[in-house]
Amino acid sequence: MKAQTTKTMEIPQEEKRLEKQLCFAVYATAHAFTRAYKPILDRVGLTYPQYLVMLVLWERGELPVKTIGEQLDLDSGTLSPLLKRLEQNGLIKRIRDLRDERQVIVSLTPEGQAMKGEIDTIMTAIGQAAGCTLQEMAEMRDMLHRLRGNLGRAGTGG
Amino acid sequence: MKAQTTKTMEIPQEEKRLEKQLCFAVYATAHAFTRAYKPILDRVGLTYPQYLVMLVLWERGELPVKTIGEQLDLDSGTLSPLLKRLEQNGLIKRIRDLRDERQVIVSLTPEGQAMKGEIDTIMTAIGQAAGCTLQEMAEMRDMLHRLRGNLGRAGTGG
DNA sequence: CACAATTAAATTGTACGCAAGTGAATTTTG
DNA sequence: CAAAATTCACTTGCGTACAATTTAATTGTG
Repeated sequence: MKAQTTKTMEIPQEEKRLEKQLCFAVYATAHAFTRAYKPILDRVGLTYPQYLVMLVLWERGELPVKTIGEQLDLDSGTLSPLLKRLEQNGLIKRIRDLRDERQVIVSLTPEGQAMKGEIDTIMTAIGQAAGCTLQEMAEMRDMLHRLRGNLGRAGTGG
Repeated sequence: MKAQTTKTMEIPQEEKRLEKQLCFAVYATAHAFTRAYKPILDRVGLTYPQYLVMLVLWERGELPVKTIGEQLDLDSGTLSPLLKRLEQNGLIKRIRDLRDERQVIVSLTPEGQAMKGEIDTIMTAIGQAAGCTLQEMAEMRDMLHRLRGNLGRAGTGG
């Protein structure tokens, strides 16, 4: 069971395999989620990242761009054009903060606010896309959360 | 054991919330993985999706574009330009199959083959970055695999 | 064999995702 | 208070993702 004489580290072969499968599993599942949500979101004209922004606004009200980025782990290079589209679709407003004109405050229009109810209905109607138990979902969420935390801390070594 | 009058359907509500959280956890962790890989992959001049393609080729040898797409769950709209870049970087070759000229067979150049040796370093670094036990990684991989399977089947309802 | 249906890859158009750079506003320092 | 450093959002450029279309080759059918 212990390592061979030739190599001190016996594990690598299997670890590489598992590790590869885990990172790919995350990658592929993210795409699968986006695809699963797509037919639902198409009805209200949102993409999945746009939906995430709307979720943040529904929950927390008006926010500066930076805070939205912190919530979703996205930078302004991603958010600026995305928010511009949401604004063009009449779902949000963007106004410069009078107190600090570097900031842009994002808020919901009545239309954007109203969409919350609509989405809720649709999501409930569609129901359990995941097909997992509540316990499994919570377990995965927590594991992924820890994993993400670990990965985030790794970036400093370069 | 039926619900009280105040909160008629407590479970669905909770389930919906969990699904949203799980969905975002997968989304954000996928980005975290890509970022964690980036400084390492930068050294060999690969992006993360390009690295996945190379993994498939290292494991399975020369393959038509379609098969690579099946392995990674990507279509030709994504793969065609990606493969073109790998070819321009001298890592792969693309030749039309003489038996069936609709197909393009992708194979590794000596340079691409040689790069396989460097993945050892890459894998080890990321494995450490993940900071999980082998058991945890295996557990998550399996859960995500099942989840992905369920999501794939959900798309037909639209 | 002709011709419709199918298949594989590439292309087009839209939308992320992120690095790097710009410019304006604010904060920090001397 | 003025100069330097920092912060915030925007923009540019590159590389995915994916739907929809195009082109070429193969298969299926009469």
